[in-house]
Amino acid sequence: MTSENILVVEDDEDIQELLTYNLQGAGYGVTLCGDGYQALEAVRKRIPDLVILDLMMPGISGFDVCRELRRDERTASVPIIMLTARGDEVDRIVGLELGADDYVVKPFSPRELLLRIKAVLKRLTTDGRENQTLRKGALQVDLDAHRAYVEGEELQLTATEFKLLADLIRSRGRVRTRDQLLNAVWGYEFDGYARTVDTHVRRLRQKLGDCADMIETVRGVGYRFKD
Amino acid sequence: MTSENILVVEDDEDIQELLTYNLQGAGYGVTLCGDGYQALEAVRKRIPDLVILDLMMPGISGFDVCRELRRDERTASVPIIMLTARGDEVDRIVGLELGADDYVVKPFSPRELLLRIKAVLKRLTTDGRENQTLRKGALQVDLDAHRAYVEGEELQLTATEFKLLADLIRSRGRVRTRDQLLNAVWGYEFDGYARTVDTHVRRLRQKLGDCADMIETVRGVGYRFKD
DNA sequence: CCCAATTGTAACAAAGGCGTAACAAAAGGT
DNA sequence: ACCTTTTGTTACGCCTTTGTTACAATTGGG
Repeated sequence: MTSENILVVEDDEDIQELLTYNLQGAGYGVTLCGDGYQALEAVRKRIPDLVILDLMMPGISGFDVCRELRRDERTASVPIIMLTARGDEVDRIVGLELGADDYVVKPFSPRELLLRIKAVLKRLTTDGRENQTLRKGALQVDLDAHRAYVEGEELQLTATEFKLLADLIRSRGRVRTRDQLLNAVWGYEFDGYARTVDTHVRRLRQKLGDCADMIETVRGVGYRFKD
Repeated sequence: MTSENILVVEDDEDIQELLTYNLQGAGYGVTLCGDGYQALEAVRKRIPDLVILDLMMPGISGFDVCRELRRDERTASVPIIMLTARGDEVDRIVGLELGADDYVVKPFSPRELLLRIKAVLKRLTTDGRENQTLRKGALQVDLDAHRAYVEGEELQLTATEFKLLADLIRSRGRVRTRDQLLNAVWGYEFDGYARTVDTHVRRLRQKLGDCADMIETVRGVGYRFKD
């Protein structure tokens, strides 16, 4: 997955550095701008996935940049997080003619900013989405509720079993190697034996009852969910 | 603008006539039902904008109709005004497991009833798209008043407990991870341990009494409010 | 038909999650 | 300033989950 690109518009060099360090550390690509002119130019070159915008800047203010971005339809929906020194400006920023998506009051903790970035980006992808339920035959997996059913009856799955099942269904029809499953379900940090997958597949099959055979063994490769 | 449709459930014909006359005179559309069975059937056909419900009726009582309406999510937020003969029943009606929105004691003046109807309807539209009172079973949470009731009895919740409860109810049926709860209830600035959530869930459950089990633990994931 | 590789099964010990309770810090009211 | 309430942290213990291991069963190839 390609990392999201964040445009930082900030004149204070200390804050520039702080932001760059933390954002890159969190896996984001960072483009730096020292003022509004640079920002508008940078946006023309490449539309970022999110903009962090200082309100008070020499030259064009954050206000103006924001308005400018919103005016152009190519950038109108790019989320903007405002940095502001004073809390009482907040009302005018969010949901205003400006239409910033969120704001952070200086001085801010990098942790907080990262959380807000995540939330804003997620809102974009999650909003308006239907209830994510995966269905296949008698099987039904409701991701939001974190419930799984066989013929309407709920299964008592553990967290790992649930994630495993969800992953298998998502990639139904395609084989998943044990390594792939380990990465998807257990995460990349996990360093254990691949046979762990087998154990969980077994437990899952037991609980699936009639649907046990929906998880097929592909000998020498891994497992595959029936399509 | 199309006039609001009011469902009147009342067995006494005199009162039926009185209500019909006054409500139509005030510009409302009126549907009449003589008992609870008819009422539930009428609702299925068309969901009214408001229900006026007599408490004492042959067959299904107003109590039962009310509970039934609240149970079905399509009608759970339809405002209900109760008609009751005795004043001392009142406490059990409003904010009760029943969750009627208001009540009028018989004998009532048409003028008074009209005022209450207007007030209830206005509350609904003014309070915006989002229902300001959340209801689920015996539980009722009034966001404006910052009050919560179980079976009509008010809970003494702290600010945090209230926000937590409100968030859980809003996302009822969906799991909320501890991180999500921390962000929603404590805010992004909060930098603390996820177990803090547990503590507050516990306190909340204690105060919820009979409704404690409406907050379900989803092991390895988070918490979920019963749907 | 036999062998070796692979997977299923079962059992076990370690790890982890959560409820519970107690405590200390912080906030709020008088 | 004092007391009370609220809030966040910490410690403990129970129970569930989890990863590993050993062993049995299965598979496919020669």
